[in-house]
Amino acid sequence: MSALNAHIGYRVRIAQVRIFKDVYERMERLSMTLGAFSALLVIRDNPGVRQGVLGAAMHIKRPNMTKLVNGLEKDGLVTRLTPPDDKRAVELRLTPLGEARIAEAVRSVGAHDEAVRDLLGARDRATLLRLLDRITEGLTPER
Amino acid sequence: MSALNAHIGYRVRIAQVRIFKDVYERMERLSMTLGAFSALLVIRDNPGVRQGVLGAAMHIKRPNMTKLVNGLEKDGLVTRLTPPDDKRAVELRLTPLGEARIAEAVRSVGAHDEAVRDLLGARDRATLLRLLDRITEGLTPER
DNA sequence: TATTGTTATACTCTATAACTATA
DNA sequence: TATAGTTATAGAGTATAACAATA
Repeated sequence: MSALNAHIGYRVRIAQVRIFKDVYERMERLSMTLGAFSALLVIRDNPGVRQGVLGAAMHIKRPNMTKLVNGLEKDGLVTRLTPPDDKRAVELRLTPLGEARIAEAVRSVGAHDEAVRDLLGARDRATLLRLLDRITEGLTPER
Repeated sequence: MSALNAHIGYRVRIAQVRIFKDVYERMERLSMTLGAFSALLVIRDNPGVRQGVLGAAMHIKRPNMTKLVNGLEKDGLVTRLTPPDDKRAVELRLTPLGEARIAEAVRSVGAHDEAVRDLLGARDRATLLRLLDRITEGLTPER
């Protein structure tokens, strides 16, 4: 249709949208947003992670992180805990229900990820990740 | 930080966000949204394109297309024209101002695209696009 | 009846500024 | 003063339903 296709960014975006469409559908079936999935996964792997650290990992601003965690807490999936050594902070942990829900979601997304892996094969998959990282790191200014 | 990195979709998304951050900044300097840029580019290459066709090309729903084109028209960048053979439809064309603005934007985005190309080189760029397409097409169910 | 575009509306994601309570 | 989190708010982007005009 147009010159859009000539832009690498556009092509990367099309692939990303396509992948996420599948993942969204799986998440929807579990009544979970993608943001909730990502947060639960990171908390599972980093029990007691501070809210700000989680936000940084997810590239989500503090105010939006508050809303996301509010939802997770209201659904009984995570607990907020104020550490005694810094009463400003909030530590996040999964509840047993949160553990069960993320395990379920990981199974579903894992199945999707396998489909993508199979499309590429191990070798091409490694190549793709390497090239994507070169873009990500190459465009990120040194700090 | 987490298991997110193991997911291909997440890595594709990180690269996409990184690329679009640059493009957004360039668009911002030109007081143009990315949607406006894409629309102007497609209209430039397809003068008289119908609004619905443009929306399909951009994967934008009709009601949202209306809002986008309203803005472009209000800014004097495009004209709406009702073709005599189908009075329901709307044909879109760039105004001289629209031509000037898209030319300017294409120069700016072109410079960015070159930076990405230089990061990869011609060979790896072709490989990346091929692998992305395999994902996009492989996940898209036949119609 | 179906299609093109519009209007109204709502939901998600993202962003900034002002606030609180701690450090 | 600076930091962690919250609140309020506003802007994109996207989704559906109901509508008018036309085919």
